[in-house]
Amino acid sequence: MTTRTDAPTRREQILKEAARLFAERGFHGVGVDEIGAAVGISGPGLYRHFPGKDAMLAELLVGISGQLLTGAKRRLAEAEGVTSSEVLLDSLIEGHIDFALDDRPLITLHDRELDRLRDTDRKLVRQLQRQYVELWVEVVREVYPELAEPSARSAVHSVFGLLNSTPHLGRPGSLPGRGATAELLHRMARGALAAASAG
Amino acid sequence: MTTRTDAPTRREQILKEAARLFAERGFHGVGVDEIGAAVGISGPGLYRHFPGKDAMLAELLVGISGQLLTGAKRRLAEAEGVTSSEVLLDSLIEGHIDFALDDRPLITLHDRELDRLRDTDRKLVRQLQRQYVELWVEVVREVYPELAEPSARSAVHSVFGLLNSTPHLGRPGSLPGRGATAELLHRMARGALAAASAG
DNA sequence: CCTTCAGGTTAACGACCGCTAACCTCCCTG
DNA sequence: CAGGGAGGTTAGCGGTCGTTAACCTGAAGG
Repeated sequence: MTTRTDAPTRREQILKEAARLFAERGFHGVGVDEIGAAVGISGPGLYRHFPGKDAMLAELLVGISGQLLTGAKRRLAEAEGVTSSEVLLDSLIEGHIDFALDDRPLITLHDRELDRLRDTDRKLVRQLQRQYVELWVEVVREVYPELAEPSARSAVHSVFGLLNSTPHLGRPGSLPGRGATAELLHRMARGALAAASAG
Repeated sequence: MTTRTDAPTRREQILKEAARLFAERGFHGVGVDEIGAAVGISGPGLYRHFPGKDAMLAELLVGISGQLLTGAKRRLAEAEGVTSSEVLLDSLIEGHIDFALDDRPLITLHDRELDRLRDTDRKLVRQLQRQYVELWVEVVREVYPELAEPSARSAVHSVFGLLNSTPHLGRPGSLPGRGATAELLHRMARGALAAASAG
């Protein structure tokens, strides 16, 4: 994990605020003037950094999917041969929870605004998502070999639903603390998968 | 359960198609002309049945929340004293799964377009949702008394996330069949709650 | 010192969208 | 058989939104 110390670029500011606004009011519910105002410039000024509003959403969604997949692949590679499938599954769950807790607006966008993308971008995001799911399915089936593949895939999607529920958990502060929440989600995910395999 | 045999009214047709379109492309992404076309009339014709586009969304969301809460209250009343909390919890889960499997577009809208409502409608929906959650929390805490209330509430929200994942499970047909899917979701929900309580 | 360019600004255009107005046409009923 | 309401139609208004055009400015570089 490389920690950044330099200031965020204007592009990054824009993406961050756009993600927040899109998550709050939906892609079509946010105007470019609003996004500009959120970073201290006015609407058309955004076009110095992005070719259009669509491109911001596309970059956000492709970034999310890619980041999730990359992280999962890294965990898979690190575990290769040195740890059990059980530990690898825990690592995948942990990675997804970190993302769901730290980037709630992005998690919200991820399964909400996909259909607003142009065909080419949407296909790319779908492909990244599919690879991420398949990676999970393989690991889950190693831990629970008696789970048939279609059931495993459904179970994985459902676990994503469970983990991605963080935006509904109330603002950070009403929660029992980040660590406790992460632990709770982790236990529930494992419990759900175990129960899925006990068919 | 009273089964309807009479034809749906025009109002009901409109609501059904509007729900589907809103779920597919978002509230702001659908025009009134499109909704009208989906039921064979043209845009402004809708205003004979609804005062505006907002009213359709409001009626849908209030209807969903009310239906979920009413069903849960009925199950609670039927179980009063005659069955264990365990059986009641299973009944709640079953009711929610039926809804998630039979009315996918509505489930999608339910946690996606709430913020597009007028203040008064949004408050009403939030109140209904809160009552539904609290009802679940009470039953869950009867089954798992060692679960503290904040954790129980988080767990319930997460289970909703799990059960509401049905729209991501692929079109009906790629699934192992409705019964098997319902059973899988049920097992996973119970497993997740059991694991939550084992802290 | 002049040029260039990145990164802004405001004005405005064209398209779209929710909604209203005005009108039409059955069908039911007294 | 009048007539009135239910449920449509098309035309069009007013506002909003994404985008472009034209212009400005401050800092870097030869």
